[in-house]
Amino acid sequence: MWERSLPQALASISSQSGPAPRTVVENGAESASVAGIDDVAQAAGVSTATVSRALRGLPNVSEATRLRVLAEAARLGYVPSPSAASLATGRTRTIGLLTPWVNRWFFSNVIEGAERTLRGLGYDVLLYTFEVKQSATRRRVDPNVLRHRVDGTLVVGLPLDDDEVRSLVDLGRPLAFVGSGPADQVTARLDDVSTGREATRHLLDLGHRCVGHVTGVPDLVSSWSPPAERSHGYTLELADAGIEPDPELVVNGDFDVQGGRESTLGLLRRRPDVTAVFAASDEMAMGAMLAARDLGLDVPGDLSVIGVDGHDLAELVGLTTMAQDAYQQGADASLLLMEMISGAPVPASLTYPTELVDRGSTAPPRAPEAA
Amino acid sequence: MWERSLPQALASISSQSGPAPRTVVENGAESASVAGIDDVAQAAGVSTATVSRALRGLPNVSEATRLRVLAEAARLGYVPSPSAASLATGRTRTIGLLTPWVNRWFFSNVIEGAERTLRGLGYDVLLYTFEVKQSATRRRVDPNVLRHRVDGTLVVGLPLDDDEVRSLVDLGRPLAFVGSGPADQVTARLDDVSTGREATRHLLDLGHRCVGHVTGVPDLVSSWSPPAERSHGYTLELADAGIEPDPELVVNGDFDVQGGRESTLGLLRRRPDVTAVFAASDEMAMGAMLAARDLGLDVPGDLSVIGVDGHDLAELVGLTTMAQDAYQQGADASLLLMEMISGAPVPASLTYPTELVDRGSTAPPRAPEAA
DNA sequence: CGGAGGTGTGGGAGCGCTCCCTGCCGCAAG
DNA sequence: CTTGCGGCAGGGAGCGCTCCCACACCTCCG
Repeated sequence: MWERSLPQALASISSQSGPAPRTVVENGAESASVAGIDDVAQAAGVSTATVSRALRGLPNVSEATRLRVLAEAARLGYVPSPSAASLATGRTRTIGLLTPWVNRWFFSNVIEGAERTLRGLGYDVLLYTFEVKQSATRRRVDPNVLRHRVDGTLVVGLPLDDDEVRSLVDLGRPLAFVGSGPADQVTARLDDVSTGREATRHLLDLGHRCVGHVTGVPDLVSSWSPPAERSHGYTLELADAGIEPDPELVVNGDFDVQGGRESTLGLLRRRPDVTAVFAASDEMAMGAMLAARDLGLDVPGDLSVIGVDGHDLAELVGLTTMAQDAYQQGADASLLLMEMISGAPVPASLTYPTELVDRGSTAPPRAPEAA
Repeated sequence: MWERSLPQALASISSQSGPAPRTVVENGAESASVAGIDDVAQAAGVSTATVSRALRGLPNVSEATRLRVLAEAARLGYVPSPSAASLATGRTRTIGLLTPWVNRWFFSNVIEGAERTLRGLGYDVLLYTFEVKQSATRRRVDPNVLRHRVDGTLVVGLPLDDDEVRSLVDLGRPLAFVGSGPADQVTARLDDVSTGREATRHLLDLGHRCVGHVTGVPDLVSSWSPPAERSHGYTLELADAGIEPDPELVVNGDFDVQGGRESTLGLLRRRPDVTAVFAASDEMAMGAMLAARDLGLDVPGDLSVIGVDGHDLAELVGLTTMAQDAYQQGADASLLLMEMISGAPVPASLTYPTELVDRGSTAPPRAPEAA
């Protein structure tokens, strides 16, 4: 038979009942089954129901009993099984986080904010990435993967079509969006139209009249997507300044450095009269700066560039930008999700400010417009 | 009404709000409780055991029966419950991913590689971040959070102490490391000593003799951590060149832009004779470039800077670097974990190459060393 | 022609919790 | 002395799967 360890011997003394608890993993060698709730119950001399109540802080447990249970649980190294709890309750204490990328500034910051917040509240984060590529249609979001698996879903900057949104809603679990979301869903985001206007106005105020715009992926743009709204702001602001928006000045930068670079390259070659570019993200803006360099153009001398985000490296490259707090949006959206799970009323949406941070990549055009 | 504070949110979460509604809205008409395995069994006219076998592709099911079960399952929209399956099997088809950050280049790329790979193999990724700060001691890794919850653990660039490693090993589940790991554990990583040597040699070859080094957090540095090994490579290479390593030339940049900037600032003020800096990451290298700019120094004229990583934005800022493939390391380590789970033998460790990419932030020192 | 071995299937006991329901006890009110 | 009630606690039926075992049937071979 087995050797009983000291703690176990103590246990069977303190609990008047004879049978020994199952063995516990102590430092190292002896292999043993992990302590279950019944072991704790036995050790504490109470029923499993009482252990369950005590450990979860539910009422109807005397303080003395609770302390005894807590002590025994700690001593036995008891860790409840989430699977069993989920099966019994139907809740998982897990949030599904859907996002196209994790290696982009906005997304990684939102994810970090969400993860920290949710973990602080005892929730796990299940990560699902859905690559969004310019050409290829991405894998569709399959709600069944989430079914039975999460208590709520956080959609981070993922442009979903109506069917996908509906299928997520039909899961019957709380759902929140960050960065962009349908009007009738809980969303944490910027006022993208205003942001677009403000960025454009900054360029116009400097005297630019031929302002290009690098935006996101056109076919993935739903009416509620940030690139669409930022573009809209751009158009509105131009109109306000009495400038006819020219579709030829708007290019698709695919929301990354490379795309921003290539699209801007095309734009500048086609339209050498462009003196300023508003990019819908800092990463595309950096691409635009690279494009300028490729063409031997000086920034901001020959080309002014403004982005959106407040990327960590924007300072290094001297990029003027409309800065936002992505981490906070992730954290707050998580809180909203928690509220929804607990049945509390939540605001339909949270709007975050952007701040113009001038780092020198914008300046007045070199010479007054000729034509 | 959006006035609730965090503690309140917690309170209302932990008090459960009644049994979860078990009905689901189907497309339109009939609202029904979610189909379970028994419903499928009944519809297909077989037992639950057969449905389970059929759906999981196990043998001992005739092809005809399998097809019938598959059809009924699809028709009923049956989705198996992972909790129930986990409870019954003890496996979770989930991997725990431990990392200090998600918004840093190396980490986000590893995470993306791991997530894509694991999802492709039908595994979920549970994200756990453990913030590593220079001063504050980070939250310790608690293996109990993982217990019953994951089939394996992937530790990404997280410097763990021996106790923490042992506690993870004691979970009895496969464990793999990316970026850094104890010698006796499965690890995907660079040859950091060589990388450090090569970077340093590049600077020495250019003629530099007073080479600074920006490394990571000192008190978190275990012998197997990348910063330690890169530093070691730096020291070895200097020695090979007959240069006495000077501790004063090594500063701590905390692995981010800001830290790299401040530490380099301090270094350059203290030692104006420094003509080149080897930073253990691109982000710190960019900080070093900012520091040079702060002091009115030209890069590479007055100061050469080389980093490690191959950051997406290194090209934009013209940073010479030792490029590595972080995504692949995440993907490969995931594969190793899968192998370990299936009981296959795996190599003790995978080593990845780095490639010197010269982008112009390094050059010969302006003038031959005087003193 | 009998038994061995293989294939397809059903029955049902768990897995480790949660939570409804019941019961006991002590105390205050009627 | 009842009755009622609130605070504690235990019993036990699930939750929805998996997997061991039993069994029926078929084929093959000595």
